[in-house]
Amino acid sequence: MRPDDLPQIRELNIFKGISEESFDELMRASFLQTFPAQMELIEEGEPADFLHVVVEGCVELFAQSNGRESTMAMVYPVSSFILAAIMKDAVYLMSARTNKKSRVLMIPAVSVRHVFDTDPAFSKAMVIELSSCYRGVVKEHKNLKLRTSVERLANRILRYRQKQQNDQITLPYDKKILASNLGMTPENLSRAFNTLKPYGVKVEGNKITLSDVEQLAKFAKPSKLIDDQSV
Amino acid sequence: MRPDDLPQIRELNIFKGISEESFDELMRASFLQTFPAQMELIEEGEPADFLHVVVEGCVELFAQSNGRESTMAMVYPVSSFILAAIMKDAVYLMSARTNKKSRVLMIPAVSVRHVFDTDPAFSKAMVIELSSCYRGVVKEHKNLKLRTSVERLANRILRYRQKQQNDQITLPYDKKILASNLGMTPENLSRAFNTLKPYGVKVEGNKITLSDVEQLAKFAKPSKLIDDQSV
DNA sequence: CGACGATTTGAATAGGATCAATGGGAGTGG
DNA sequence: CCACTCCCATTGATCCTATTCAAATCGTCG
Repeated sequence: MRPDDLPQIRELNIFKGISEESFDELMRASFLQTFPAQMELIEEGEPADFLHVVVEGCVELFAQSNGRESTMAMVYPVSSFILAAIMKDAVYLMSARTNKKSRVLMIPAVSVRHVFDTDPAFSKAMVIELSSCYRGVVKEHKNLKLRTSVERLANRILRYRQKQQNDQITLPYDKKILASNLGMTPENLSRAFNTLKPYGVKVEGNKITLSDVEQLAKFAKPSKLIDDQSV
Repeated sequence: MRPDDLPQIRELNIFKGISEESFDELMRASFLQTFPAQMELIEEGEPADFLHVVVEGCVELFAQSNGRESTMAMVYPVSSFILAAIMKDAVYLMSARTNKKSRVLMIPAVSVRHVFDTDPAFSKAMVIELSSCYRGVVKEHKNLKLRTSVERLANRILRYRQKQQNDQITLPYDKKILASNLGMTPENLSRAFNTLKPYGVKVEGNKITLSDVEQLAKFAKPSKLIDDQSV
């Protein structure tokens, strides 16, 4: 860990309010490392040795079984991943790879668990983080079980619009990954975009232009309890 | 809360190791109530006022959107539900109803959050519980994204066999709910059972008899990282 | 007994996946 | 700079899975 990086790390939400002592302990055996794109950071089934925090870039969580693979989530700064495995001292349930060049903070599991036991501010922060992750998966699960693929895409587009504050949207990653994340094949994603054309969705490469948000929203029927990041 | 119930409650895992003081505070404003079957305990979208703990019976967590409904999980003793909403002081993401007559312990959210802040043993227990819930949903999500419906059913049957330690299995609840939980329609569940007949699966009402577990397992290809409750 | 809901089965349909072929960019090496 | 390759993306055709609709059966409960 380079001393230069410490102040920036210290500002992260998950360290807000914790003692200097705790922070030092956490950082002592940690790494802040920059990885190139497409680097596998974690493989499911392995013991959870480090808590990972995406500081910069983007990390894909994915899972495999029986020859199939699916993108489970994309993790953006500043969020941790695989916190539950750390707390339970269990194996990872998902694999992780960088989607683009990324800076990742890696904190040893033992340190995390020890500071959790000794610093109430940190345990509070961890629980909030864990709760957010939990609710994120629940929403994803609802999304998958209660909507068709075209509806999922429509709502995803609306989410991007919200996040980018623009009717001109740039897809944050490859359509292949987006398809997998939405639980469909790339071919099907392509067709789903076409299905949304009548609702004012124009696609050119990774740029999407919305010309009739109202109609799109009427079709998508977004739900706070599925789509809102903040709820 | 009747004094008779307290010793039993005290033994629950989530209260193990916490101080008398903390326990008293938690219990002071709590209820241990018996509900009949099909009683709605929680409605998604409502503020999270109470942490619920299933002490006896069985509770169904389900979600609705756009006229559709899906069973998200079944909760058995002794597990809490909706813990994340409590910790984040947010609204429920799922609804809950008793599936059979059930005893449910209801602890006020404010008490939970306060004791969490003051008693390390309790915060530890809550985090373990929360982590388990998180990993449970992740497994369910993998299950849904990486398997066909027949594979999900086959693995579910194997799980029941494991839990009941018997090749004669009793389905723990209606097939309608099982179907929804597995992400399919009742009609499709019926057909999925038929598809598994060649693998030694015989169905009579809510009784299932397995005559060739090896073949069934070969078809199901169970995975520790999806099916094992303990991992 | 009668009503109701759960379950099963059949037939038709729709939604997605797979397979195959093509176009298009980005990156590589000459 | 250009040719080449590779992979992403799109499109068409086809197949398969799962849903929907309809109807029959069964069991339970009042």
